[in-house]
Amino acid sequence: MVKSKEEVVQEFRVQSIQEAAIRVISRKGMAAATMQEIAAEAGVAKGTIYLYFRDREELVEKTFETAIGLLHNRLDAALDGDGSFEERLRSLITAHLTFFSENREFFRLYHSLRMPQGSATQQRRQKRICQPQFRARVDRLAEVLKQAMDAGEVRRLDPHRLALFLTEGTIAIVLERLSEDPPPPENDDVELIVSTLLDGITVPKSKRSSH
Amino acid sequence: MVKSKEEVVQEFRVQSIQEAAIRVISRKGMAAATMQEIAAEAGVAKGTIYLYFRDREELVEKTFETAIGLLHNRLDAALDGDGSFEERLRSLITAHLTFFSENREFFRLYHSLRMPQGSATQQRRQKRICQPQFRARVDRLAEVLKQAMDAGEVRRLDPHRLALFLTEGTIAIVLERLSEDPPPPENDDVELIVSTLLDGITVPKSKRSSH
DNA sequence: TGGTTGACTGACCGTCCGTTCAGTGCGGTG
DNA sequence: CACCGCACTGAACGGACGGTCAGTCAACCA
Repeated sequence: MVKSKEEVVQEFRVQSIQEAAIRVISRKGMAAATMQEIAAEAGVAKGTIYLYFRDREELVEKTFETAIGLLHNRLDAALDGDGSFEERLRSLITAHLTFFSENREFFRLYHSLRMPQGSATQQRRQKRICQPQFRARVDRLAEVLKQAMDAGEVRRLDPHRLALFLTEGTIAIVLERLSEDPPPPENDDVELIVSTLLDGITVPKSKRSSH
Repeated sequence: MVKSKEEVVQEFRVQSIQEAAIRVISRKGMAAATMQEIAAEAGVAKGTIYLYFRDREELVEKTFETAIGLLHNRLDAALDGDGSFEERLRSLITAHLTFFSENREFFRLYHSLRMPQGSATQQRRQKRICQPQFRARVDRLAEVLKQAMDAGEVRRLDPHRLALFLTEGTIAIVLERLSEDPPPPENDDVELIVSTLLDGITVPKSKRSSH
């Protein structure tokens, strides 16, 4: 069954409201983004939003799910390749940096969601939505790390903790890059992270000069 | 000049209101902490707070400065020791984990402040206060890393980025520990971080089994 | 072309919260 | 004891925001 004209229009409205919400939340942060401003950004009246979303929470929830999906698809694609562990790690970090430099605004939204705010009920709702999303991503990376451990490529460490450490550390670099204009070449930062993680920061004893 | 009785009483009020604010913000998050609830927590009327703080922003600002001072003193003390780089690194990470396990509630406050929220003016104010605080800490660590590089103990990498990566990665582990009951021994996590950072996660070629 | 529909609008309402200020009670003073 | 000063209180105010709904009008139909 093909989509009727009404359905197409409806989907267009839903999408343009969500895109407006992403922009406003990115600009102002989750708590400061008002329905009024999202409506203005989408070029519709406030009431119109309520024709497509039950209330503010549903708008935020649906918007987040849509937005986060974009990121996760990219990251999963980077991990899905069947190269060596080092190659997969490098492409994961690269995907991370690339995504956020292409979608600068999205970063703020992403972080607003990690640490819930607003009323108590809002917080609970946000937790229900965001934590599983974030956890799923960390788990996915942990799984890849575990494979590498089983294959003897990586030392045996708690894969889940290692995944957390790497993910958040990478996000810190992303955040720094966003405040730089222009940021250094993407590859420099990818290499910094990958080489630190793989080989550490210690100077190999064999290479130390004794000056 | 010694403090008059009035000054002592005044300081006591200021301090107990700030402590109440820390508790409430920790529990509810920055945006959901109301003056009413902070007043109730401190055992005073809402109006009383305005005798000691101009408005909500000043209360939050002063409270944050007080609270963050506690953490920074600890971390600086850990870095100030004159042991080897590895020893200082280990004591820094340990101080981090210890502080947050002793002050679980504080973590939420700390993070609420990292990513500003609320009205636009609130955001600007928060940024002015928090970013320098956080940046100063990262810079302090970067300086220690640079010393270690100059001494030939550590590879030459961008010290500032490395400091960011380490700081945020550590905070991710802290956050995970806070959600565990009971968390694993502190030392396990310290060793995970320190050994990953120093030596990386790759299995040394000499030690690889070929099974 | 007159009538009907329903998507869309935006003024309005209730609620919540920061802020104010007239009032209260208590400790000190003459 | 009467009076005063002052820290403190909490009801009331004002503004902001989420959500509602009576009204509007363009598109479509008979």
